Amino acid sequence: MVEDVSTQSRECPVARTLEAIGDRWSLMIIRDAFDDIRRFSEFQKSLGVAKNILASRLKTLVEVGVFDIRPASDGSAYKEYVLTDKGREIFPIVISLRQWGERFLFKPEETRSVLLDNASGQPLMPLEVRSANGQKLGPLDCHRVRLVDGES
Amino acid sequence: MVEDVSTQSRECPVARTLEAIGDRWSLMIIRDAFDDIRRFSEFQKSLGVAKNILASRLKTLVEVGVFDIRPASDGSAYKEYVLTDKGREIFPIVISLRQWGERFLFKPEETRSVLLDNASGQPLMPLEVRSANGQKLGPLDCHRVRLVDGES
DNA sequence: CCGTATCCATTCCGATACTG
DNA sequence: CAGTATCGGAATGGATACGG
Repeated sequence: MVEDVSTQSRECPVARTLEAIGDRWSLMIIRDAFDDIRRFSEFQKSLGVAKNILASRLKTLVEVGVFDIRPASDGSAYKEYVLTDKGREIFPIVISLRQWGERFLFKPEETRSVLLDNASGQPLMPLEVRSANGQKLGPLDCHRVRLVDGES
Repeated sequence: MVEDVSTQSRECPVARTLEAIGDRWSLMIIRDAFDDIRRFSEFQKSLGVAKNILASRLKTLVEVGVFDIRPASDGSAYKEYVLTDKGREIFPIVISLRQWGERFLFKPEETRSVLLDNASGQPLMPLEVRSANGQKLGPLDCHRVRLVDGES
């Protein structure tokens, strides 16, 4: 009874990802972490989120393994939240969200933040979905299958 | 006061994207659309979501410009929800979510759905963030700036 | 078959106050 | 500074019933 949803969640990686980090604040927190924000108050100031919410999200993100807690780099007795490897690998997700938004959700004149390559000062290349041998792929070039046991 | 949040939302493409399609169901609906699901009942069956919620999400996704409503392709007097160009460009977002989930949220033995390239039958290449001239980029290789007027 | 309307439970969020 | 505790309101979710 009503097990469809859980089945979806259990087996679909998209669903699991959304469950783990797909809420309204988590991805914003992670976005800030990519801008080297590490301290509670910095997140709080940047996001304007209530402190209890922020505390709750940081806690679950630590549990999920996206952040590590470390003692502060300066003398202060407090903590820093730094991305783990797992957390850093969220980079393409944030970039894909950013690029879609830049392209479809802003008028040209509107003020916005953009991400530039340090080396060249240029905007990034649009993300592209590619096959194992490098061909560019669209939605119609793929199909979904159920992989039952982790066999190749 | 408390204008920080809205400022964020107004100027950050990531925030705007999450506001538009970043809720729990929208991205799942879009994921299904990439599997050629078009009809209300098909979405409903696939997702196990309540009908009122589905109706609400579809409506806003149409308003946002991600879906178009078309008369059904068969004779039936009903509608189909098909992705617009804007909607199809969400593909990299869904793929990035999927790949992160596959990599970090499943144990090797767990049953899961995977996406294969039609031509080769192989899994896709992991998405990579690249600079304008093709260099692979990590989070530390970029910086965010405020672009005030759409210049350049 | 495709939704809309209603109702209720749960969750989420923000503001405030409080602790070490 | 870095949280925790609490509270009320808003949004979200599910179940069901109903109409085109």
